[in-house]
Amino acid sequence: MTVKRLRERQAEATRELLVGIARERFVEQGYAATAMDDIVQRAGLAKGALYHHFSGKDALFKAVYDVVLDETAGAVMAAALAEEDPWAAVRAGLSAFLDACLRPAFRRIVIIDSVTVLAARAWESGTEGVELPMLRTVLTPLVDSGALPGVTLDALAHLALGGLYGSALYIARAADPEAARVEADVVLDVVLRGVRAATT
Amino acid sequence: MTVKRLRERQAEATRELLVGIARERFVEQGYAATAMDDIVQRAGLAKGALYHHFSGKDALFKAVYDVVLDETAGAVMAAALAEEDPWAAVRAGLSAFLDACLRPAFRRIVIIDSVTVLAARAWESGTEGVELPMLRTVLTPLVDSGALPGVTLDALAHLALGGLYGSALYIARAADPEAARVEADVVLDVVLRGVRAATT
DNA sequence: CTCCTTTACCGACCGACGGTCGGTCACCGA
DNA sequence: TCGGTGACCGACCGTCGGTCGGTAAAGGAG
Repeated sequence: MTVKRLRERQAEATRELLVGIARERFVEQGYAATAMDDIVQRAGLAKGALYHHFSGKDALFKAVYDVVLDETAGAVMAAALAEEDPWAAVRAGLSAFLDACLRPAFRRIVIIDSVTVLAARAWESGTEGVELPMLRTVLTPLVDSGALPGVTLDALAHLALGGLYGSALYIARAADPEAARVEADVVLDVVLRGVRAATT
Repeated sequence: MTVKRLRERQAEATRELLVGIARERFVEQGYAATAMDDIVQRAGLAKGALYHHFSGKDALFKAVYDVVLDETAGAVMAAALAEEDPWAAVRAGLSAFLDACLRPAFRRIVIIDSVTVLAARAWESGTEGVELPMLRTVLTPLVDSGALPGVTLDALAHLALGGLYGSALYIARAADPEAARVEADVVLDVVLRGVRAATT
């Protein structure tokens, strides 16, 4: 499998080139302001090539999104799974997520534009992203432990994800992201420890 | 001021007609899928009329957004201000907000499409919406009371607003919004009471 | 009443952009 | 060597947001 045909290697290289250029443009100008023609021209290719590899603009964005998200998802999950205590795991995961928000690419692609592009599609197709399942995984031990009586896992996951995005936006918008990161951490800590103290 | 010239009244009527038609289309098909030509045709007007009253598609959406938001903001603020205790005020305000999510127009315009249209513009211009200041107003007494040591008002407001949107999305996406509304309320209650208990 | 300014409104037109499609040619298995 | 396959080409299309010169009616001034 490591030995690939010429055509196959070339096609994969083209695909990765397109994803790379697209990522660069999406991060710099945002999704809406980036034209397919621009990407194609910078890549030195024709439009047909792009549409041969990707079914549309949103599919191209999805490819970029997957790459950017993967650069973070691993770190988040690892941080969460390294902890024994469910509460500590949640804390570690959320903290790792906030860390990711310091990276411009993550902010622009995952926090800002993904809700515009992917959420709109998910709204009709019913599918959902990667963050929600991830959060569910982390939160399940908490709910199962009975520490939160009457709480539905999904309802909690949605509120938590929303809160995370809110904090992420706060960091993203701040003049000094590093300082905002610390502030967000303090708030997160107060909320988490509060809920924990009241339920255990 | 109540006596208006003919032209003035007619122009205002046209404007309101356009906002009404636009609201109907935006709620039914969403922002992106609604064409300006469609709005204009249903209103029995020409495109020039629309662009005479609104500087662009986003400005038209903003007008619709303001109307829909006003139908709710009053109720939310009233519910919050009716309470003496800061915690009860927060609880009442958030509850009123979740109630609003049961209305289709509010869900589609304020929860779904506003982040696509208005947040994108706010991202560059630096301006912000109405929800954040509203939330700040409600949360200020809490922070000022010293119950939450080290917490920044803005960081807290962003996390809270995000959490609210998460819950709102949960309600909006649910097969049974009424039931989801109750679940979201339970989660909100657990979080609020938890934080309160741990800090007072 | 007349003239002139103002402005609500008209609608043909434009440019940009996402997407399509028939064609071409290099690669690769037989 | 030869036929098929598929990566890639690029001219073309439909749609849609936005523009602009024009028109006619309202309303103040004389």
